Amino acid sequence: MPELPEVETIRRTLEQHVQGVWIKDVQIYYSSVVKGWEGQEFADVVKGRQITSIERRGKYLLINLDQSWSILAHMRMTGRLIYYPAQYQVAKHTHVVFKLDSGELHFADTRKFGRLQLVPTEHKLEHPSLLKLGPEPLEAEFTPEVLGQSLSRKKVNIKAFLLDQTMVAGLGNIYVDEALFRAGILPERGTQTLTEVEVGKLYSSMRQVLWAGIEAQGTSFRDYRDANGEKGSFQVALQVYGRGQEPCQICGKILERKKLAGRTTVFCTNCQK
DNA sequence: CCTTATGCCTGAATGC
DNA sequence: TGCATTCAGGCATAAG
Repeated sequence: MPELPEVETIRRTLEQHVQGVWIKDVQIYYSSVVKGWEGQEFADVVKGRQITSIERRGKYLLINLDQSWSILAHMRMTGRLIYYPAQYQVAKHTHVVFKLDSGELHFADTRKFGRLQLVPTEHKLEHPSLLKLGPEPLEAEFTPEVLGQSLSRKKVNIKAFLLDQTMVAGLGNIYVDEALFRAGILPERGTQTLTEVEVGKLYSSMRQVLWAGIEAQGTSFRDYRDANGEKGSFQVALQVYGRGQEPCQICGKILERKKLAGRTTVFCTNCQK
């Protein structure tokens, strides 16, 4: 499921191929993926425009077209944006095909949760979905003080806090569990029970695990692929996610699996306090 | 304002 | 073997 490192990898791999190219035509095979617009209206607006740049905010991608419109894209769990240098078959779960002046861009999504929507470029960051987002964890705006302030105002467990995109943008179930393990903090801990030292550890762990995820070009646990259709490699570095009932790689104790904040959560009751 | 629950979806894994 | 059930989970929206 594309989280910050995966979406950033898609952004980078996609930009290499499509920056500066023109969209000649758009074909829509499942119109619900387009949010707020009729499929044909979406296609008519996008057709004939040039892709100028691609940005990321949290788990969202912004594909900027000219200076007027941007496509705001979210992959949710199984969404893919894949570039093909030549014409390519419309596969089973392909919902939108952008015909470019060099190659094609396919939006595919098995689960059909992912969405594309058009936003005016001039007001792109004022879109309600983006306005709600908390700070970018890898940017300078995010400091241990900012994290500590947000934690002190909330009354939920740390797992729910880190999944909340309005607190910090970009972490999902995988990187939350990995960051908490690396910080040595139990996911059930209340936000207001963390000491200053623990907040510092959590801050560093979050940034470290997100950077490592980007360097590994993402986690391909199941469906994730970058814009070249390639897998990432961070799944081999996972210490807890997907390892419930396995021995902890640090201390050997069997990892616990529990539903928290509605998500499967894996942790070590020995290494995490 | 806050927190928790539900719907959206398909395919893999599991249960009987 | 085959069919039914459970699980995976980000976000918008509804409900409490």
